[in-house]
Amino acid sequence: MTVRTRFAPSPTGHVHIGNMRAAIFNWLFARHHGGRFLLRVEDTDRERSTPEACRTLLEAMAWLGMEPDEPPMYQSSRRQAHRAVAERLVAMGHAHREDKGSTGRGECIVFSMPREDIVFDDVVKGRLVKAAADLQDFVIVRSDGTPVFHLANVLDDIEMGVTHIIRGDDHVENTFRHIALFRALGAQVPRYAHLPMIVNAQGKPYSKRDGDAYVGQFRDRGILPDALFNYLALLGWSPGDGREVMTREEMVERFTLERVQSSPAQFDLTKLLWMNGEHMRRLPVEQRLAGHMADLERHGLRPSKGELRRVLDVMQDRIKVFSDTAGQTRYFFDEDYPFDEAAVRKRLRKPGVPERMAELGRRWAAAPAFDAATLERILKETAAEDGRPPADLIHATRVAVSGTSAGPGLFAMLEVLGRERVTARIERALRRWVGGGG
RNA sequence: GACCCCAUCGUCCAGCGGUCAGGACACCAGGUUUUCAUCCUGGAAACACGGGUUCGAUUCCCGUUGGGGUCGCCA
Repeated sequence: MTVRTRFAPSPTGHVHIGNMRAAIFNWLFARHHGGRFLLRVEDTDRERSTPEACRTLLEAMAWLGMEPDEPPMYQSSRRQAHRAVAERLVAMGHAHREDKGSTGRGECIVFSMPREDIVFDDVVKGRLVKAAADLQDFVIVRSDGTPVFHLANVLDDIEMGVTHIIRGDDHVENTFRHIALFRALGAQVPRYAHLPMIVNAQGKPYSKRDGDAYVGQFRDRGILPDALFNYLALLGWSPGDGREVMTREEMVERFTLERVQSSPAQFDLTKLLWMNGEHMRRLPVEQRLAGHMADLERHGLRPSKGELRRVLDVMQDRIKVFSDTAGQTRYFFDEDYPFDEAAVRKRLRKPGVPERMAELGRRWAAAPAFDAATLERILKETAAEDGRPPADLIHATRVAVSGTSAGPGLFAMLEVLGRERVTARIERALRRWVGGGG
């Protein structure tokens, strides 16, 4: 029997990380067993299931690299089939028509639960039992003729040949009903694995109001799909060998449902960011360049590839997410960069510094070569002349040419900036922040 | 309320009767970087509680407490 898993979300316009993780586990499990990963769009709620919402869903999955192995099934297209089976259930005596609760809305079709305990072995939660006394009949077709979730869900799983149902544990109660349905239909009951939920930073279940819980928001923030995938996979699962940063292949190879946690996991943005940094530094250069470039372009900066490459070279791994690129490197590409006033006060206006700074600027302007080693030598000589610590001039220069007190190694940075810009910036900064030029 | 699920450092995981309870993120200290980030070293930090079972419980059982889920002609 080849494994067939499915991800069956109802498209609501935004894809929640809890759902995405369910998709990830389904994908991982199918891949690990050489099976197939399927998608079923449960779009029977016409109000929310707009074409727009479906597109968002498909995009999110493509972004995370989880294309289904077969064309997606759209549940809305299966109405007739669902209804036909409901009729069959009535004919077989497993269901009956009734004006449930005497609502006056007309007759709906109600499935009759068996009068015996229902037991199943959940791959992550273990043996789950529901006593016959706690089982209740439920509606499978509404009085307006539309099939209800439980019926549609089970029938489509049969149709798709799903062998393993991996979903959120908010479905465990439904499972008893679904099992009864599978049996009434004479179908093979699939294996179930119920995933614990993901809770927010407050330890509470995510609600619609929780901000950063949608896949699109992570993408917009510059998080790498591989990092989000990796992080989410580790929420409730671990390979057991201590590995954390992994490629898809490594995860596929190690994934087992048996190692899935049965307790809820709290989402930790800080660790995701760390994970992102880890994946970023493992990225092929070309992809890294493209990611940084995209952020620069978003901010109206268009350096050449060569320029960007030189800048990234001195920046090293200081940039943790692509979306931070422009903010941290603007001064390399634009004369209009912001100044950190606290840094100006502390470094540039330090007594005695502006005068030496001006002198240093003149010496650099006339330096025989504008490379890091030469610049450093000149700075040290200039500092030594009046017994000042080199650090004073180093810090002051950094603030003058970059506007900030944090950044890459000063001399390498100056070399990238070049003689003209460095000279002009030092003069300009002194004029603007110290006044007079002296 | 009924039924069900869950419980190891702040967080995510490891542990599947005998461990100095391990790792990662975060945090703190020191070193490297004359800045910041990286990197290196060190540190603080947990078995919710009470009963059993056992020679021995973080681990098995029961209860308590605390979280959570489900109780729709939503999905």
